[in-house]
Amino acid sequence: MKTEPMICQVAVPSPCFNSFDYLLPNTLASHPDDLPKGIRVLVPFGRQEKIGIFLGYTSSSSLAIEKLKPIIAVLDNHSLYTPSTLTLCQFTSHYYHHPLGDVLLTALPKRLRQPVHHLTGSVTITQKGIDHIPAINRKTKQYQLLRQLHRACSTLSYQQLQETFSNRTLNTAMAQELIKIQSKHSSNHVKMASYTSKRIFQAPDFTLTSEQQHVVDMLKRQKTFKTFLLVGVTGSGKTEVYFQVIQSILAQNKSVLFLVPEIGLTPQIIQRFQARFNLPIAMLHSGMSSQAQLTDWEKIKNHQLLIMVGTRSAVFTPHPNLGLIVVDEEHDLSFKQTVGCCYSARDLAVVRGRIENVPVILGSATPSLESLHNVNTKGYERLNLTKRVGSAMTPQLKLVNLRGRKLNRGLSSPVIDAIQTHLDQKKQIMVFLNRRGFAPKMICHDCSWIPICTQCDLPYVWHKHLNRLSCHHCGATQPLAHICPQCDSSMLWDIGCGTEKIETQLKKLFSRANILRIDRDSTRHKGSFNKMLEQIHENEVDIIIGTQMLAKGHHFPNLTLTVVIDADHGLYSQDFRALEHLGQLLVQVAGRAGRNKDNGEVYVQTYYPRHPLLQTLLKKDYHAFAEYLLKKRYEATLPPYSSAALVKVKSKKLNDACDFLNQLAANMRQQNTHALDITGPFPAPIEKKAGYYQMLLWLQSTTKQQCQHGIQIITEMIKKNKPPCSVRWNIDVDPISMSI
DNA sequence: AGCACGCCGACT
DNA sequence: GTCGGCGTGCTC
Repeated sequence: MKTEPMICQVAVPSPCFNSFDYLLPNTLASHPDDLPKGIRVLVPFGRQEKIGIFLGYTSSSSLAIEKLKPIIAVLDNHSLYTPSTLTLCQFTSHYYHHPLGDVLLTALPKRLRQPVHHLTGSVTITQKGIDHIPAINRKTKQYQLLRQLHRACSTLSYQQLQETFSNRTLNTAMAQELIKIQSKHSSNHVKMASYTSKRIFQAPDFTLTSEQQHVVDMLKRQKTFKTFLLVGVTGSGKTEVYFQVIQSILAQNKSVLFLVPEIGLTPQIIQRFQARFNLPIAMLHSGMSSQAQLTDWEKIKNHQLLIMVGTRSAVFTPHPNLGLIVVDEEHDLSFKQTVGCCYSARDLAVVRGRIENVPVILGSATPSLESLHNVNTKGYERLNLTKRVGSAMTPQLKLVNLRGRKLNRGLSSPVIDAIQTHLDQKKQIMVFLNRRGFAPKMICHDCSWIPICTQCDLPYVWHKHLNRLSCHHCGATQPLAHICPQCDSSMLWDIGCGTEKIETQLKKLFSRANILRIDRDSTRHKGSFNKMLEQIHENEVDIIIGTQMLAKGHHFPNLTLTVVIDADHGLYSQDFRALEHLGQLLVQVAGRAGRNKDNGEVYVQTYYPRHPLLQTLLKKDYHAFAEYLLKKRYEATLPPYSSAALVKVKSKKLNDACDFLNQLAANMRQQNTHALDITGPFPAPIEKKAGYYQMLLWLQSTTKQQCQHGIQIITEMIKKNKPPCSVRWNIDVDPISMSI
């Protein structure tokens, strides 16, 4: 019979782009032909063991067969991917120029990515190890390890030993066969989809506006791939439209993928789904335990649950019979991953829709310029919901000119007056400032010394309630010095204004109001964010101070006034997308005010009230504003009128990063046929982060194909001419910001 | 990415 | 002499 071991191609998560070949021992597969693509295998990788994904057999390897190592264990019986999600992963790896093994593993829930042997494995001393004891120096770690194992006369858990001994000590001993590790491999039995059941979905008695009804009809009619851009102003009943369409999909026993931004918003959305459909809903987001993630993921895979609501990575969930993909708040930046594989879940949702031949709905009140552009060029169909449901009016936007005006710790008098008025009416007020801490910077009044984080070369932010300085880039903190280390002065002053300072000031001005600050600092404890939301809904809070995390999605019925403390950050920024994001933010926060019958007000403090962007938003609407920005982008040939990629490089030595990119840029310019514009290298907006210098190279072209071709050339160049290991590089295709 | 190897300076 | 720092290179 067959004695030749089979050669397997395995995608291993690593920065290497190639797949790796392994031998399949006869002991592992009685019927090698049955081994399906897309199962996990445990393989030796260098001195480590890693989980890889079996891609299939190959007749010849680039390496000599004697050099191939055997697979240690086969971990699954059935593929963890559907044919469509496997194709999607391959597309992702190719389009975003990221190793396939990495993509395939990020597509799986956390639990399936981690090898379990290090947790369950047990360590014993070998005979060779026992014999070795007298021969080694008594002071070495290795001696202590062997003696401890010998004394114990039995096995010790790997986890336990790891607390006393470094991985280096353990691995060296293992390599010398002084100790051995026995691991238990539990096979993962995921059944294939077989479960279907007849469920009765009750017909809704929700009455739709004629506008909603029209949109629902259009969407229900679509059975094959097509992308819709659903533009619905805040309060226009977008969610009800989704629900009606989802209902018709469920009635066909097909499943739904519903993507939401990465914030604490998921529980609220889930509640609405459950209330509406009276069905358990699968979830996938970072707040869940890895076991809970796995459970829900498997239920979708087995077609036991039909609706998956999840953040970015949920775009890869293996629905066996998918019928619809929805991306809610499609303009949200959290759909784009900015580390590792820089994929956009929104864009991949559209790709998946094409692969699975199902309709895709991108919904937003403030659609991204990319999606608006795609309506014109890629056949996305735009559907509009222009009317607010009920009697609510669009809130009025009021610009407060700060020029020459006296500020009361960041607050102008018209804003203070407005807050008082709304307080008198027993209404809620939201004050919005996207800057945590008390003050973003300190300075010595006598010698102008500024405390900075030496790892990032950026000013420390003063957190008064913690009495500490904190670096918002690397997270380092240190106690606040009360005396300048440079000149011994005690005149350390704070500059600028964060949420803490606004909170202090509001407490001073409105001592009888209940004031709540919501930012990453005040919601650090699990569940505290939801508790705070509850407090707001129970009307226990009068004034809410919040950062970005409050701008999205939530609606508070009793809120009638929104104050934007500082709109100017986005007006004159280096980042060409800052204006777009500011506009989206203003419209979104405005949507928070007055969603019910009371007319809302929005106050925006700015030094530039005549800025054309603010004027367009004030006098017209988001649509006009987006048109204006699209025209500007067209004139400057910026995305979406061009395609871009960013080569991101970081190194502990600035010169290494510079040299590498300089050489790359020079080579590219030499080869280039003018199809690709190369800008840089230039330092990232955050030049230095956690001790690493960050440099960028911007690639841009008028067409996607040319840009892709350019990246292809660049990656081949890098692979051929490898930089030293101290220089780490990464490519961000369709970047959304210049930061790393 | 990890992880070990190898080469250097600071210590029992 | 060896411990551990970081710089460098490899992983089928």
